[in-house]
Amino acid sequence: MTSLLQKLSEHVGQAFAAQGLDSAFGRVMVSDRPDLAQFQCNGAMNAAKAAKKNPREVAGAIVESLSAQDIFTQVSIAGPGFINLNISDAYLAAHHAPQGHDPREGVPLFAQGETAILDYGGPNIAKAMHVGHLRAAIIGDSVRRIMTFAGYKTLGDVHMGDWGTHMGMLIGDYMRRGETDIVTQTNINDAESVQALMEDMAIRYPKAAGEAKADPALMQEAQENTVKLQDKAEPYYSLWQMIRRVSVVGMKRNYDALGVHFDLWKGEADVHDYIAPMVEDLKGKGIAELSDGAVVVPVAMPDDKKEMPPMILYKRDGAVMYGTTDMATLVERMKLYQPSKIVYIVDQRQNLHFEQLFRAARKAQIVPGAVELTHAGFGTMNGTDGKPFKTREGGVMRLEDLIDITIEKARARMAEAHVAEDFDATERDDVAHKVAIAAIKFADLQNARQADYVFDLDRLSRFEGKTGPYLLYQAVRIKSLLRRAEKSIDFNASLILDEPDRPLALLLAEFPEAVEAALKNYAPHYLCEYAFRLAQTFSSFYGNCHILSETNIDIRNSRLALCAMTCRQMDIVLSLLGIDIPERM
RNA sequence: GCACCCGUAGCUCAGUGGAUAGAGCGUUGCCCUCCGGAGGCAAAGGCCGUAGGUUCGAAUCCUACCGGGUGCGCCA
Repeated sequence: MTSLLQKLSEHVGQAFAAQGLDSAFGRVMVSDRPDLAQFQCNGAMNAAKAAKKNPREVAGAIVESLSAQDIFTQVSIAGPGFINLNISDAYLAAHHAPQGHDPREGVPLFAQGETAILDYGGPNIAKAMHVGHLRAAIIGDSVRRIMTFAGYKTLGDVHMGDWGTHMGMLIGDYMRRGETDIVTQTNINDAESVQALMEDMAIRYPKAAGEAKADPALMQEAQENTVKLQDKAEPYYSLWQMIRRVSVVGMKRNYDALGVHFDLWKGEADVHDYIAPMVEDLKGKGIAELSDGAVVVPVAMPDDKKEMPPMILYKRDGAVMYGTTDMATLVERMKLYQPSKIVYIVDQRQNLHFEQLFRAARKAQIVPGAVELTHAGFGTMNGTDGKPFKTREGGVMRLEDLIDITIEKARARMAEAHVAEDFDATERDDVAHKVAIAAIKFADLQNARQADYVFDLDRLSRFEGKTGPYLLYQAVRIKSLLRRAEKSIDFNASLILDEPDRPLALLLAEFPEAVEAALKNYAPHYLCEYAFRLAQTFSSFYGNCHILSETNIDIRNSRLALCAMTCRQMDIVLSLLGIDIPERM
């Protein structure tokens, strides 16, 4: 499938080529001035510059050759050399015709099964998941869905933090207090027992971490414990295994509630055995060296404008750092999966770390230049005061609490609006859950990825305007309409376009570009923008004309076909955002 | 000190070198003899942080400065 803009660009490009100009100047865009035209091409001005000609003259020649084509109903020059274009309804209808059967709604495959590994987890075991994990999960899962739809074989890796000093602190605390039984007596098959250990760790860990920070002796002990754990010494290793197993249960519960999927449940510890050989190899090649007692890879380059500290592989005390495990993870990923891309959806603040990691990985030839390494960083989630989001008490809000609060708000709003009143309790709960997750995800995803954003629970759960629930509402309304029409939908109906239909038909043709922008930039907000415009444009269409009661059968069929396309695009775009649509609400 | 991100309507945010910079919320006014009003239509609201520069053309690219956030070897 070729998108409408591509087709138009080709036509206009040929007109440029016929004048001996580069066909790339023929790029057609949706018009900035819908009052003047549907589409525009700005290439005449650039072409004129390159050929040292008068822009309006160049545009004139293009316009003349395009006017002869019956695709266009209007071709005109405006201002310094804009070419304004309107296309015929017949052409637009013909463009949409094959989509009656296209489950991809005209979106091409941008990849042919190349493997892409996505890193968007990173919660530490033994710690309760909190709102700080939300953005990586939501954005990363959406990027995974987008890339999968685009034709990649994707592997989302939770890549949990299970091998660092925090483990030394926690295990040390159990041992020092003689309370290792709490861990060893946990029955992994018993939900209550698992829950008990989770709660114990959730309280114990912050306490132990605080104590270790305040007391250098405790901190040193924690670091010694970490080295012993990393040597797989007992009882450290057994305690750790149980802690990890229980933690994974908790993580899965949180990610399931969010509808966030991972293919790989790996952690830093899983690559431990790659580390020693990797470091030996790097030492042998002279890439790693000793510095202040630590083993490091210098990654500074002569033309660096900023300071670039080396990446530390082994600390003075012999323990590894997250750069080490990240690097070993790259060794494993290259060996097991041969990816063409590895993308980290991780807090923007870690960008120096990734710069170091990528440089070290290239230098060590662990990742060849042809394999893309990207840190798709995201901004901080702030509260309404502009500072990092906290609870009223000033603490960090647990992820499950955030979800529960939002579900309660959804439920309250539904009751107020008399929505789903006659549903049974199970379906009502399901709808409230979907509404809440849609609200949270859309509020997050609609922001440009790298920018900080203000998370306002009250605002996003008002469910009006540019919100997830508004999108669900529109989608459900279309589904309801199509259900009523049922058998009478003719998917082969040709489109008959008139004032109320045309804006929707034009917008529906922009879908491939929206997906492409989101894909190329690892930026789901392009799809949010599209989804919202689609919902709004549909709503306007819906308000402006009758569909089911339309007596002209051809017009009725045409409008139902537009509804069906809108419905499919909403299904696709919301699924790419990780938002589930209820059948009714 | 150095580096990175951000600065756009009262608030929260979009904006791929192009024309008259858009949306949501809030404000004001309309629209339920009609398929779901969590809706639609319309109005008001802008020195795009400041000053230079490149360009036929700059919110967008470059430079300097101002303001906010973040990071800068043995945490992750």
